[in-house]
Formats: sequence, structure tokens, C-alpha cells
Amino acid sequence: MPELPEVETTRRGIEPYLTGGTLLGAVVRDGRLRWPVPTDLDARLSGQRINQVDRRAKYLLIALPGDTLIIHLGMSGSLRIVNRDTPADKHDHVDLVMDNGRSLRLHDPRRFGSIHLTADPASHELIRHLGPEPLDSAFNGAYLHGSARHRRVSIKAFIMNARVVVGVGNIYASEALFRSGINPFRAAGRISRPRLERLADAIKEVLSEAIEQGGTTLRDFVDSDGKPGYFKQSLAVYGREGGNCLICGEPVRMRRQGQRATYYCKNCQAR
DNA sequence: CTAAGGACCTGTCGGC
DNA sequence: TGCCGACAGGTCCTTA
Repeated sequence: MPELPEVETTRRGIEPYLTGGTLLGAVVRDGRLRWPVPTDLDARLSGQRINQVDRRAKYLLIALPGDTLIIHLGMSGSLRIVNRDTPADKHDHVDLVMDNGRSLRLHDPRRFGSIHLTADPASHELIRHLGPEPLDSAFNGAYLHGSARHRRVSIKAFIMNARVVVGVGNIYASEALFRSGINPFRAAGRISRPRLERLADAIKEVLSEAIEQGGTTLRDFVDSDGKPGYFKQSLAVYGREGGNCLICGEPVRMRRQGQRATYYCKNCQAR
């Protein structure tokens, strides 16, 4: 479900409730996520102060004095701040219980999300191989151009590869390619540097705008207050198959690329 | 090494 | 109305 803007929206929503607070422990109703929830989670969280709530790629990092919690929302995960006695709904798998009467509640129907606890998140296997943050200055056209050399994979798959750049999922990949006028199916290594510069800028723009709008809700994304994101109304191509291209008026097309739907305008993204 | 496809899991929707 | 297949915001793992 969530791409970078939705995870960042979640981070901003939960951060004020968590930072400086103290955990009593965890309630694990169903630990069968993408990876099993650590069985000693409750004990290891008990009494720990929350120092910071950060994000790296689509991972939320909750820093405690000794350990850091690494939370991923997978395709269908969301986090809410609830009162501790709020009855758990179906798929409310884990609560992180705080000493102020509230809990951080993970809801995840498909259970592709995950929770890890580690002393050194930067060197964790899930984190250490990640590429740059798209909104950092280290991610730019020069970087994209250099890393795309000799790559024959499609540009869309390329920018969705977290070793290249993190945070770009299926929605925003289509949107950024549309904004930069690039054919999603073209080999990454065959796109000129100026056009990759436009693509890097487009990725930054679309992600920044989506964060400002609280993310994109297609069906079930909600922020930490349970509210949807509003960027859906700003989507130019994603989910608009058959609708008119906002630039040239031709119908927006959809093609399956790998297992994923790619939305594009054949006319505006001819190459 | 790269690239492509499958796997994980549940819910929803469209077609018959 | 009921059933069945296709599809959904991610990403690791296996295979070629």
C-alpha cells in the first residue's frame, strides 16, 4: 500500500505521540507477518523511552536507548494511535503500548508488513543495501545517469529498484515518468542525461507534493488519525486508463509490466 | 553480475 | 445471489 509519501505521512502523524514517551511493552495478537515478530518484543520494549521516530526508505525507525524498532507497512499496513482500551479490529496484529494510556496499533490485512528490533539499524540487512533517499541532494540527474549506464532493465523497473533509489513505488513511478515525458518501457541505459535529470526532478516533485497532500489513498490507506490522503486527485495517469491525457488529450493507457500495471500516455511518452 | 518471474496473504471487484 | 479469477500501494528469493 504505502509508498514513501504515505510512510512519511504516517511518521509525521505518530511522531508527536511517541517521542519522549515510554513504552510499557507490546501486545502481539498475530506475529505472522512477512517475518515473524520477535517473540521477546514485549520484554525488550518494556520501560524503554522513545528517543526519535525516523524514516529510511519505506521503513519507520523508532529509536530507543538501546534498540531501534524497524517497521515496514508492506502493501496493506497502517499505523494508528489509539487509546489502549480500544477494542482490536480484525487484522490489528500488534500494539506498542505506551505508559500514557495510548498505543501505536499496526493494522495489516495482507501481513506483508514487518517488525524488527535491532541494535544497529544502519547495518541491518533490510537497510544496508538501500540506495539514496529521493529527496536528498545525493539523488539527482548525474547520479541517475551514472547508475543507469549499461542497464537494460526498463526505466520504470529501474527507478522502483530500492538499490537505485528508495521510496518510488508503482504509483509514483508512473507519475514521475509521465511528468518527465519518458517511455516507461525504454531501457534505463538508453535514456539521455538531460532526460534523466528531468526524471530525477520529477521524482522529487511528485513525492514532495504527495507528502504535502498526506499521501495517496486508493482504497485503504489511512494516516495515524484514520484519515485518507488527498493526492489521488492529483494523479495524472495512475488509475486513469481511458481518461484523457492532461497534456495532449489522448487516452491514458495501461500495460502490464512484469506483474505491475503501468499507466502512461503513448503520445507524450513516446521515447 | 543482470533481469525476470514467483512467492508471500487477504480482501474486493467484475463477469458469468 | 453465488462463485471464480484477476488484481491491489512491496520486496525478497530463486532461476536462467
